[in-house]
Amino acid sequence: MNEVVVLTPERILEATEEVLRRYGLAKATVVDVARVLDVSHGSVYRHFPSKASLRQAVAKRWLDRANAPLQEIAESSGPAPARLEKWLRTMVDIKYKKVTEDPEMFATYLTLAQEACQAVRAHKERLVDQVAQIISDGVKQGAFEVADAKVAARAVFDATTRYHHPAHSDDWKDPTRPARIDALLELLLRGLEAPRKR
Amino acid sequence: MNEVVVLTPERILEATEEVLRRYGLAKATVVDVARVLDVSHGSVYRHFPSKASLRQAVAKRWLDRANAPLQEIAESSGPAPARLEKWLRTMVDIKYKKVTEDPEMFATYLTLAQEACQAVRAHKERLVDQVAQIISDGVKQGAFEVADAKVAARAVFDATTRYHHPAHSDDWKDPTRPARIDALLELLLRGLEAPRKR
DNA sequence: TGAATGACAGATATTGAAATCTGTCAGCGC
DNA sequence: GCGCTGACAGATTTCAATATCTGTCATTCA
Repeated sequence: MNEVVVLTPERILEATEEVLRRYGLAKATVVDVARVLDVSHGSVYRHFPSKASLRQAVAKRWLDRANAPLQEIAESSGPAPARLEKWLRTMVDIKYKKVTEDPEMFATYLTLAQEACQAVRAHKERLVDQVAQIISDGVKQGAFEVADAKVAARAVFDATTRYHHPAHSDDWKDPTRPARIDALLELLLRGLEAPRKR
Repeated sequence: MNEVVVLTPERILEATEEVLRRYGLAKATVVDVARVLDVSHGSVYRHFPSKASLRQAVAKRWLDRANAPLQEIAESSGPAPARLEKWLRTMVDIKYKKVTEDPEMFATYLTLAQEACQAVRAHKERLVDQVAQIISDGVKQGAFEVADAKVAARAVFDATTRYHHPAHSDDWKDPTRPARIDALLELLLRGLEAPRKR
């Protein structure tokens, strides 16, 4: 019954996150991670070829976790305009919660993500594909009229940069933020809409 | 005929820019500025109360210079949609030229501007007012239909953040950039447009 | 008299020696 | 054999002494 606790990449990632939380990004060392796991730091290098790859893996996990709820909305059914709005608001909320609940860890993960720019590109690509899916549904439903769903999706994603890109995390304090988001979403949805009769 | 060259704020700003160009932001000192002007550094402090205020003045000058051509477009006449598109493209181009022609000086001015965040706020406010002016004209012309020109202007400004905010200067290499700007502008103009008959 | 100077105190930046960390690997023990 | 250890070289970081800079002001000079 008393299983031998084996060293797995999963356990190492967990220990790394603890070390990051405890010491912060700058002072977190592989030696610290090994100490938490009660092994020598050489053992960690048996599972990750370098400190950089360890950090990348942490970043990737973080991005994947952020992706899940959005994926779900994109795959659900219903009127596309409402779904798109919900998707965008959810994305904005996810970032909002992350940055307000634990600003230090957010900053940490953020830097890790910037280092793993390849993973970030893939993450963004996935997000744009989700938006493209919703817009494409909207075209089929007759609610949207766009030449190319993927192009439109990227435009929508770009247009909301200010409210989901981490570079603008200091805007969270702005009291007019909710009203501005409302105005922006309305503008975008109107731009996607099929022309209406007066 | 041989005028005595007096020390003016203007001359000090010019000398400061030269020093910034020569040594870079981190190593530029007030002593260096004084040396360029061939005076003691104490004299510089007669015109600017601190190094910080000197740097602020440089940042302000930079922002004012960037503002001029946009102001002109905002004040011109003609169909609002074309004018808005021109204004937005000009703003994007200004940043593009600045960053490609002299990336080091751009980075320098950028940091100075971040320090002078009050001046940046004022600058942005001016820009949004210019967009609001154009949109307001568009409403009068019957081309646009929006509840509040200022609110819509802020939404347009926010939506184009990715293409004018310095935090996204590394996107300038992206080969799909022009196409994405086109798509975004089309989306925004469609969103502002008064509903058309089919 | 009013602009400029230059010596000065406290703050900030630089530097190089010492400490710590990363990544490797021969060898140990299960 | 397989996973782990711990000593090691080279790279990086830390820290304290040293140098430079910022901002002030009594003094000079025109």
